[in-house]
Amino acid sequence: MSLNKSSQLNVQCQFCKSRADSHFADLPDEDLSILSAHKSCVTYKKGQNLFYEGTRPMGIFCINYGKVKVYKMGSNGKEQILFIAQPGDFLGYRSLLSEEFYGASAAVIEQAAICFIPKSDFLTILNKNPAFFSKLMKAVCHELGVMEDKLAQLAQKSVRERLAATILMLKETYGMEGEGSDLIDIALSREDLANIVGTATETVIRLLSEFKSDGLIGLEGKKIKVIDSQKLVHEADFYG
Amino acid sequence: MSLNKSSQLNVQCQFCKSRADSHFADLPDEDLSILSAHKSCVTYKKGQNLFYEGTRPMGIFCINYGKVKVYKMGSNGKEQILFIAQPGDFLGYRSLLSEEFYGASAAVIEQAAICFIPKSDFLTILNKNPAFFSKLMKAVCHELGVMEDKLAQLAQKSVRERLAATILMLKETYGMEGEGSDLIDIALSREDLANIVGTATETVIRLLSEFKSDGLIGLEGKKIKVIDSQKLVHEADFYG
DNA sequence: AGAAAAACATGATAAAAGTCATGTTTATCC
DNA sequence: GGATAAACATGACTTTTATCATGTTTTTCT
Repeated sequence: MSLNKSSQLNVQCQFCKSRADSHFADLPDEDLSILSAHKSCVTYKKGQNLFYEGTRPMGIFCINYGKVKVYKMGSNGKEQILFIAQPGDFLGYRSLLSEEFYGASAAVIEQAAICFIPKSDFLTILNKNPAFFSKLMKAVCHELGVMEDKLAQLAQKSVRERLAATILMLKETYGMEGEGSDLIDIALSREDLANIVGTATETVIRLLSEFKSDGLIGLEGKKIKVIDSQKLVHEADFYG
Repeated sequence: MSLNKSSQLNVQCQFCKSRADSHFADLPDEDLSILSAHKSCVTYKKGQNLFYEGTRPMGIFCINYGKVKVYKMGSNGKEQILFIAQPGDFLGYRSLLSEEFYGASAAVIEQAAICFIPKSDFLTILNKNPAFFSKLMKAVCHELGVMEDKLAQLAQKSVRERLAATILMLKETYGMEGEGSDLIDIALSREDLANIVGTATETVIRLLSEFKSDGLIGLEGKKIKVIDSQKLVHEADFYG
């Protein structure tokens, strides 16, 4: 009886586990059913793209589970990761609201289930529900502050400092894998990590090894564990 | 009869010349008079600060004339300029709406007249006028896109490319001084320019000299003129 | 106007980080 | 399950950019 075609699931928004962590958290059932009406929910494998920079947004993506990197491609072929979305996060609403083409691309980095809600339904809720609109405004303003911070960090800190700060951020943002594990719950390739920090892959590899042999972190494949949080904070603040 | 105390002017928003370039452009008179009711308009000299990072926003600043840099201070004492506001621009509304402390500081770089509108009046208009709210939302979303772009540029381009791109941006954004002049209408110290580009002052000085002797730009004190736009674009795109 | 301070400029040097080359391990795919 | 590709790792070398030192020019202030 097991169908292999598991790519369509279509969980109703009302019953979505990730909704509690999202901007949809306290939307009334009425609004939720409008959002659910024409949505499609699809599972993506690692490496698949949700959308590409320069294309027209047609709706928003809502992550049920999994992780997605949002990145910009440089003329040199290197990508800069702007942020990594996790369950409950929305993608693409920024471009939708500014009525521009996507300014970045999005690709799955850990197997994901993602709902797509068409533009019109999303805008309907936005117009219908001023509290939701305000909430979203607040979120965008916050995001802008976060982005400004990243910009300043990138300009002012060394690669070493930024890598230390990034590891601490990852721990903060993605927490630990289940019980008893102290590994940060995200599997990033060294290349992706380099593209978050804004440096070369080799440099990240070298610094990770250093941090490891200095007893700041532990490495298990792609997963990192923070051993000496104190020292890591110190590395992130000034330069060693 | 001439009072030296020219620092208070209090132009009514209705009659403000810069309003046409601002988000207040098509606000009804009714709303404008609410905004004007408790505002104060002050002239600032170069170097004065409007607000500091980490303090609580009490309202918004609206630039009548002059230029203001918005910057973040790094732990190393270096500042990173996030953007330079010009007449018609608002400052501080981002933090106001996300209900956070200021994430950056603002200082006048060219003598300015700036109105301050208290938080409550601004929020009144925001609640009263959904079209204005939407317009602002759109603007913030656009700003976020711009900031993401800056981040990627900073991460992916060389200092040389970024300086070339910055000069072109300045020309685009601030235009030329009055008639017959081809100088870009902004007087930035080499240090400020370095803090926009995200590099050391000496490096900017050296690169400007190079660009000059290569016939890409002309320099007259703090002002820059673009001589060979074509080549400058080329410098900005890849690396020479 | 003249002193003091700030901004500009240039050279010499050092440090940080990128690139290239090559080998090893780990994942992925018929 | 074994071939193929991708990711990881490390060394050698180069380039870029920052830092330090010092001198000159321009502003600013009284």
